[in-house]
Amino acid sequence: MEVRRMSNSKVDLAISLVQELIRSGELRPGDRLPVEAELAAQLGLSRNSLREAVRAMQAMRILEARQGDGTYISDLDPARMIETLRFAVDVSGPQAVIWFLEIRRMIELHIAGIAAAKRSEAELERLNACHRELSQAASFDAMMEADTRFHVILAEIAGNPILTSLLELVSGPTVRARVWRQQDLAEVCAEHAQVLAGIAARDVDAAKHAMWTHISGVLNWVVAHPEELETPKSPPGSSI
Amino acid sequence: MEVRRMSNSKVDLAISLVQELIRSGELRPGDRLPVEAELAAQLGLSRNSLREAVRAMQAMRILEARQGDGTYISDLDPARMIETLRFAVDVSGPQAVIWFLEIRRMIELHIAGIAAAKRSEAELERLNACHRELSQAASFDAMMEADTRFHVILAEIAGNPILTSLLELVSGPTVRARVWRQQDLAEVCAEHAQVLAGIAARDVDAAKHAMWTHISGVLNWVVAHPEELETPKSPPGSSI
DNA sequence: AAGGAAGAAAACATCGGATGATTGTGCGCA
DNA sequence: TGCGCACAATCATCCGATGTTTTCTTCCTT
Repeated sequence: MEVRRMSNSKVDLAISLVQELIRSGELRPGDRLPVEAELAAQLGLSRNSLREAVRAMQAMRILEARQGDGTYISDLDPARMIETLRFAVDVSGPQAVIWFLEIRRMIELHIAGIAAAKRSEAELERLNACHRELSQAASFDAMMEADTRFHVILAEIAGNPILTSLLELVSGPTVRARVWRQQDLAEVCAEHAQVLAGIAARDVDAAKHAMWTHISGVLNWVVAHPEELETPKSPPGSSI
Repeated sequence: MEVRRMSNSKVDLAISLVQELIRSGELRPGDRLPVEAELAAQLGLSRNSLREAVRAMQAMRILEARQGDGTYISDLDPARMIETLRFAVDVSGPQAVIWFLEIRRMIELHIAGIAAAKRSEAELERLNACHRELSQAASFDAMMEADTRFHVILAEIAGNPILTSLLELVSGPTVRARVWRQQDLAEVCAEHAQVLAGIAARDVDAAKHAMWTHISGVLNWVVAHPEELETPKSPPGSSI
C-alpha cells in the first residue's frame, strides 16, 4: 500500500501552529486556550475546521476540551500519551504480536535486573505479598490479575513511569496469548518464585534468567501457534 | 491537574464504532470506507461530526483521507503509529528526558547483545563500513548522522521493526542532549569501536558493556545538566 | 456566615446547507 | 500507445443556527 504525503491543509497547519506554541513554551500544561471562535480567527480558519484540529489533538492527548468551560493544554504526560497506541497493539497481526512480546521480554528482564540491584525491603515485601495472593488465586482471572500486579510492582520499583506505561502497552497481546494458552497456577507460581528468589538475593543474573524463562514460555507458544491470535470477535450491530 | 473523564460524545462513539469494526476484522488495512455523507448516516451523526472522528483517526494513523478519492483504513503498522508519539517526546521536560534516555539505553544494550549473538558477516561489514564513515566525518552533523546510522543498523540486525521505531522515537531527546554536549569525534569513534569489537567477537557481554558506556555518557551528562534541555525556541509569529 | 438551589452565562457539541479544491476516470486526439 | 482535457466524485472548508453541559452568580434558608 502506497503511503500518500499528508496535505498542507488548514487543519494540519493549525495543529502544527498549536504544537509549535507548546514546543516554544508559550503554551504550557494546564493553560487555557481562547474560545473556539476566537482561536479559529487567530489561526485563520473556520470554527468547524478548528474543531477538527482540536479533536485530533485530543486524540493525541495534547488538549482537553470541556463543554461549558473551555479547551486546555493537557499535562503532556508521555506515559499517558503512550496509551493512545493501545489500539495499534490491539489490532496487530501475529508477527507484530511476536515483536511486541520480544519488546516485553526485553523490558521485563531490564526491570527484574533493576529490582534485584536496587530493591528496598519494603519493595521486596510488596512482591512477596503479591506472590502470596497469586499462590491463593481461585480462578484463572484472579491468577492473571495477581500475575499482572507482580509485573507492575516490578516496573514501579524500576522507577521509570514511561517504561511502566510502555510495559502495560506491550503486555496487551501477552494477556490475549495467555488466555489461549491457559497456563496453570502451579507453573506460574514456580516461575514467579524463581524471579523473586533472584531479587531477594540481589542476584541480578538469576532474576533476569528466571524472568527470561517466565516470559519466553508465552513467547515461544505464540511463535508456535500464530493462528490462535487471528480469531476475530463477532461484528457489532452496525456493519458497513 | 485533575483529569476529567472523557464524555460519551457522538464523535467518540463513532471513533469507537470504526475501531471496533477494525478489531473485529470486518474492516481491514486498505479497505475503503463509504463516502462521508453515507458513513455519517450509517453511524448516526452529521457529516461535520463524522469529519471530526475521521480527523482524530487520521491523527492516530488509523485512517487516511484522500480528497477526490475517499477515506481508507491505513496499513495499521504499529511502527508507523509509534511516530505519533514524536510530539510527546519533543515536549518532555528534563525528568522525562532522563526516563526516555534510560529506555534508550535498555534498547541499545538489547540490540547490541542480539547483534553480537546473531550477526552475519554481511551485517558486520555494514557496521564496519558505517564505522569507517564515522571516523572520516568532517563535521559535527556528519558525525551525528553516522552515529545514528550505526545505531539504526544495529536495530535492523535485531530484526524487530517496532523496536527500531521505538528506538528512533526515544532517540529524539538524545540528539538534543548531544547537540548541547558536543562530544568529540575521537571519543565517539572509540566508543563505537568497542561496541564493534564485541559484536565482531560474538561477545555478548563485551558488546553490551561497551554500549552501556557509550549511552551512559550522554545520560549522565543530562542528569548533571537538566537546565540545558529547558531552552525554548523563539515563538512563531502567531501568538495567542 | 455557610451551604444549597435556581437561573443565567459561557462555551463546547452538533446539525444542516453551501461552495471550493483535489483526485481519479474516461474520452479524444496525435 | 501516451498525453491532455473535461467531468464526476469526494474530501476540505465555510457559514449560521440550535442543543447540551459546565461554571458562575445570586438569592434564600439554616
